[in-house]
Amino acid sequence: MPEGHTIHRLAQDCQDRFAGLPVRAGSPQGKFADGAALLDGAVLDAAEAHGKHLFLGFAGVGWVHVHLGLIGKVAFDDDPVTDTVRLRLVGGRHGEHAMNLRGPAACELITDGEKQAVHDRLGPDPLRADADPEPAWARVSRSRISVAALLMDQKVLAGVGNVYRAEVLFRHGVDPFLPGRALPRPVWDAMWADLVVLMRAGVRANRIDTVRPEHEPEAMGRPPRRDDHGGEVYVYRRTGQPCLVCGTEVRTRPLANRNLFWCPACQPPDPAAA
DNA sequence: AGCGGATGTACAG
DNA sequence: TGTACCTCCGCTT
Repeated sequence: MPEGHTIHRLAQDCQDRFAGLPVRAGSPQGKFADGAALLDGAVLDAAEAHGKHLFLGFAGVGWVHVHLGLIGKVAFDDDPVTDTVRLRLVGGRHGEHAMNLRGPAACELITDGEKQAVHDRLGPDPLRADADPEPAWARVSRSRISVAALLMDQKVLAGVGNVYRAEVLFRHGVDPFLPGRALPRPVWDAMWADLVVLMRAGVRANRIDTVRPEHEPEAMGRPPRRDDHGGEVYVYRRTGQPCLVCGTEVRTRPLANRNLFWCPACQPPDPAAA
């Protein structure tokens, strides 16, 4: 589930359901029982995301800091309570809204200062209005690390995960293994602008779609993609299948413990050949 | 029934 | 660079 768009959507969804009224809080699983006890009866007055970090502000209590990690999930309203729910919130005028948080890497109460420390170690987030992409470019343009690795480094740029990384590299014809400092500035600028658009669409649709209209299933006469990821993408988890643009087999290779996907023809080592 | 992955990160060595 | 952690789901037996 979780790249930055998921977390920003979550902030919105929590805001819409809980803001301004006291919540009931609990931890059916028990691991956040103490925190939930402090939250019970508090009023949500802020919901904010930076990259993959979610911050829920409760008046007089502080911030709940949530990071979903690889497998964390949030479900709302009708979702049944189970014993894996780390944090459950119930709110709304008639208790009609609920949130169940399962499997997070982090769910903790933190202070303003601790929240600031999280912001300080994150790079600019394409989904935040206050994002300044300049420091990200400064790091990328000085680095011998591959662009693929840099895009996943949350200190460089916050919110991009394995799907957006693969897809934005594809959309710009960039060789994933190209060192950051060999990436032309106009290409970087275009990638950043593209991430802003793609990730905003991701928040709205609550899934990742990156395929341009002319390559969409209807336009190409192929069935729509319906897997557990849910969106229409060019290369992510399409190993061995034909590239939607040129027909070359999509490749995969582990890079920094994650599977990288790319089209060797559309993203050649020498950009001039693309 | 049991295994291996998965849109992620932090820590050990 | 490897491994642990959190949960669920789909594939194999």
